[in-house]
Amino acid sequence: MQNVFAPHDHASCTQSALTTVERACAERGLRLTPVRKRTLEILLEGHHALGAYDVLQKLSDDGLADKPPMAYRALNFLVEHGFAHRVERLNAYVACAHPDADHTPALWICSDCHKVAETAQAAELGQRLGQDGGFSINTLTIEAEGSCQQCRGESSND
Amino acid sequence: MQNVFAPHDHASCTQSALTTVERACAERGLRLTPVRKRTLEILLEGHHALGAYDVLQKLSDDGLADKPPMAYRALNFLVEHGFAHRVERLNAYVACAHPDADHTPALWICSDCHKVAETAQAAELGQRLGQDGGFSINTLTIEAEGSCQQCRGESSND
DNA sequence: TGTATAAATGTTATGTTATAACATATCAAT
DNA sequence: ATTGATATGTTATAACATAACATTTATACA
Ligand SMILES: [Zn+2]
Ligand SMILES: [Zn+2]
Ligand SMILES: [Zn+2]
Ligand SMILES: [Zn+2]
Repeated sequence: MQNVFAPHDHASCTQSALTTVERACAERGLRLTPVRKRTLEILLEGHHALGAYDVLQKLSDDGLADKPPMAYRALNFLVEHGFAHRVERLNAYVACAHPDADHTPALWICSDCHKVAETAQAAELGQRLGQDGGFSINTLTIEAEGSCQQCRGESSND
Repeated sequence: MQNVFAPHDHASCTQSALTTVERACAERGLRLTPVRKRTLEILLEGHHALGAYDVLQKLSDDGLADKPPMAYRALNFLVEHGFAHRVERLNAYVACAHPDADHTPALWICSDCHKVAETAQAAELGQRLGQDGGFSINTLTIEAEGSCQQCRGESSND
């Protein structure tokens, strides 16, 4: 599972995600406006899921947005284009760990350090599950809550 | 996938679920009080997910409950004991299709007829997914939204 | 049977998450 | 420059959920 639970060079982790998204926007003709970019940066600060109102507070601190629809619009933009994911179990949002690829992630939520990791193998799996019943999947949510290896081994990691 | 999408004898479907839950409560020393039982009946009326406030409205019509905590308590009781499931993607609740077994369901939400089916194979699957990364799962959410076979074949089925 | 304890219900108030609706501004293309 | 599309600003409210505390009802057992 993901490096995101383990110690890693988070500055370059952030930077690379940001660069990838910037490039993707350029390629696809999407506008990564100041609020949107800052929203992504906020989500990238840790590998934690943030609620829309947490994000809004931070945007407000920066003078970029101060009303709920502004935060929701930025978050929805990021989610629609695969640059962030919504965590249904938490009603919260997390930056995507590989924003280049089109993917349906499985999300791994550690209840100890509260980080959220993602892996990619969800789609095929859903297809397989749905096949028996002839169910045709549009979107698939896979979210596990539990504890990551680091938190089980160590004291705390938040 | 589940008979619940296909035409079936829903009266006996409901009756058997209700009987199963009654027996389970008796065995486990749980109290299926009037609000709780009625809440289950409400969820069993169709195979649809209902929001807490939808349930509350119906409880209120019956004179059984008229304030949010009352509905939430009944719903939480049912969910805690596996007699109903919470649908995270819909912030809604659905009666369990096989309330006898201890299980982690995968939920199948048809965007056309709005019925919700469940299958049971989720748990092992999560374990397998989590194993690579050493993630230890407490609870697993698997929810697919799409269209059921009936709705793809026929005009409408709601 | 009375009394202690726990479980369930009743009630008020409020917290949290999310969107509808409409006005204004900015961008991009002709 | 004009236009049409996209993005932002703003108000108001909808939808979902729980904290906290009072009261009642069930259960256990002295
Ligand atoms: Zn990182
Ligand atoms: Zn992702
Ligand atoms: Zn049925
Ligand atoms: Zn079930």
